[in-house]
Amino acid sequence: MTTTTGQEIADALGTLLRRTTRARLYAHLTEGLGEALDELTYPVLSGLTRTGPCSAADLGRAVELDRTTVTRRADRLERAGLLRREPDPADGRATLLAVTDEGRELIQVTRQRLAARIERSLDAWPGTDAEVFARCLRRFVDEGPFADDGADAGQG
Amino acid sequence: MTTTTGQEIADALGTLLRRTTRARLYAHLTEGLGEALDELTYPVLSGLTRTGPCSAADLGRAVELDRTTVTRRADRLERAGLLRREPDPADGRATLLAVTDEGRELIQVTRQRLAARIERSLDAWPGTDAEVFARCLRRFVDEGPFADDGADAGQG
DNA sequence: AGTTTAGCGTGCGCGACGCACGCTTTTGCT
DNA sequence: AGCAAAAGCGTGCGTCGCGCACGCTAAACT
Repeated sequence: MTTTTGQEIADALGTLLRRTTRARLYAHLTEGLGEALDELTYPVLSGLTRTGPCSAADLGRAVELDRTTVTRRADRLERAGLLRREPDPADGRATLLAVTDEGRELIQVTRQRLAARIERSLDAWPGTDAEVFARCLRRFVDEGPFADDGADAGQG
Repeated sequence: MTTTTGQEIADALGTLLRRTTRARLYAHLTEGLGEALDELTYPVLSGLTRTGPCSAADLGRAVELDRTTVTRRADRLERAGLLRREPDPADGRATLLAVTDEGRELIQVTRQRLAARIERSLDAWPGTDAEVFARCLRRFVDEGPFADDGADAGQG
């Protein structure tokens, strides 16, 4: 592969990782869905939808957030009725976080919005470019330059 | 295009936009290059390398940061000798920010590290997938679901 | 039975951010 | 020419999110 390919990706990544990019996207996705659902709380609720009911610590591990951060964000979601706390019947210490029906609905709306935005921007792409891109992006994110393990860059 | 394609991209985006993802990447890139260069200051210095000498306000517009935020981050970079402030000869009010030689060198190192990480992870990709992916990512970031203008999602 | 570990919520300090202020210089209008 | 409005800068200050450390309760282990 050519060096320019790396540079091209690096550039795109730079703009993609901006705070404002994330903020803008989440603002669009959660627009009109209430104060509680925003850039910070969405990942918690969405993650919880994936994992199913679980502890704050486990959810934190799943979405790479500190346990206490999850707790605080969950407070907001609970106050808004999007998330429910219930004692773990199997463990007296634990508190299970669970998405309420209302919360699930909002997550569904948000995800549809996101999918729609993505699909709209990919509509004009020729041939199977969109599908190929999706697979490549998935792979890139999973195995890409964000890995935790070693991979000392060394830079020559 | 299929709905699953949109979902697939949405998932990847979710993990890509995590704070920890950005933090981890920048930690790798700036490792061992001094305290001053980190996740926060790097975009400023890198952006300034692109724009050439300019005011804090202009740089802020270029990298989508508040003017005062640029100023504060520039303070750190200036103290470390990676950035220089000089009065604008054409405007008595203005202060030009300019990258020093040392700063330019560090940016170059960082960019090479990033490119190397990217290229390494793309090495095993078959055929021209990497080049295609690069172009697609570029286009996706530019025209994608992050646009500022309208594009009311509507969701239904 | 007693100790160690795991889980939870919260107080607190730290750091980043952006608004608003005061100041200087330029611009533009009369 | 002269004065008002605007543009540029740095900084004080309030706000907010984060994560560590603490105290507490309950499970697990010896």
